[in-house]
Amino acid sequence: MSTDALANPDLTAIFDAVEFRDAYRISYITNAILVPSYDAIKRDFGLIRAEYLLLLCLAHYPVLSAKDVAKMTRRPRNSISRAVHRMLAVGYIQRAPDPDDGRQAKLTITPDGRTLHTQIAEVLRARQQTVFEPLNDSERTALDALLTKLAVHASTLDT
Amino acid sequence: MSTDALANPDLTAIFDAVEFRDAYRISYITNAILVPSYDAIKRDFGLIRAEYLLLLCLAHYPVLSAKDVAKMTRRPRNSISRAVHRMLAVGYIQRAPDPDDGRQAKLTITPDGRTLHTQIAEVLRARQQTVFEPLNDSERTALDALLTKLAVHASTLDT
DNA sequence: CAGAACATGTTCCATTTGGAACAATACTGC
DNA sequence: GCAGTATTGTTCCAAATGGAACATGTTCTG
Repeated sequence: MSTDALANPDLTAIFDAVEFRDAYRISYITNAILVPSYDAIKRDFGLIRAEYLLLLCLAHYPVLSAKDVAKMTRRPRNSISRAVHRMLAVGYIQRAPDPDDGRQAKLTITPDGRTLHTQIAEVLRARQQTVFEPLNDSERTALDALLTKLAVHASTLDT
Repeated sequence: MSTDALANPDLTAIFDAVEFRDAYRISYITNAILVPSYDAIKRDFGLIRAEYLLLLCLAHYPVLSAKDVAKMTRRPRNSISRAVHRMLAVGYIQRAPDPDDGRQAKLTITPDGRTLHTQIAEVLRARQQTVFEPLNDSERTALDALLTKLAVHASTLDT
């Protein structure tokens, strides 16, 4: 086996060279969690990303509109619209017209949907554990505080 | 205007309720950086995600194979293959056969490609700055150390 | 060395995605 | 109240995506 640069470049050197250092790291870590998780969710439960995001949102709010889900997940409205129709068809969510606004509909999760969400959340929780394994308790506490601050700030951007 | 839950639910409440707390936060922050950035990159420079990721990798290594880029970016090989062909066609990268291995090709960035990368990196750097704005210097230092540790660990997973 | 197993990159094709136009409803300013 | 504007959700269509099979080349095993 040859040992020149092409054969085995150090593929982590970019961590120190990239122009947007922390954005690159954050994105890399996100991919390490989500790519294998979403592969497993599609394989084991047959849900695509927008469908699971919809279920996730509804699992944590009593009622939401499709617009709310689109805003929370930063996905286009039509992707959410399709996910709503598929999740309705398989009985994981329910929809009722909003008496106060004829444009919107009130979406809620069903017991079946909640059961599925619980199983899927476990996939993500387990993968999170694997990726976060090197951090000790105080590091986790510190990271959590920093991420919370950033996430809350990010939620105010692009209204 | 009505003030019931559907009208204006607090869309950040999920931050505290979600089963994979830090994974959710990290993913949310990543989206807040990358979604607007990639929209701008497509609009202003006409590059899709795999194409820019290819350019980004080649901007930081003298030579890489398509396989290396796929591994670094966790994208399927065929997406990278397509990106290589398009970036070759527009002159942002070059390709040479690897004399040591007939299956691989050595990819390098061209001066034009590097110029474009510099412009695109600035888009991402600026958006990173916006999202990270609430952190002070010591918080940034702490976050950087934690993210580095996680990213290096993640790079060893799923070899 | 021959054959099997593996690695790399490409093509094919079905699925997923998202922009744009649209229909229906609600809001705004006069 | 009415005309114009904005919002919500849907449909249409073109583009992006990724799994699987394939072609070519390399490595392993006996």
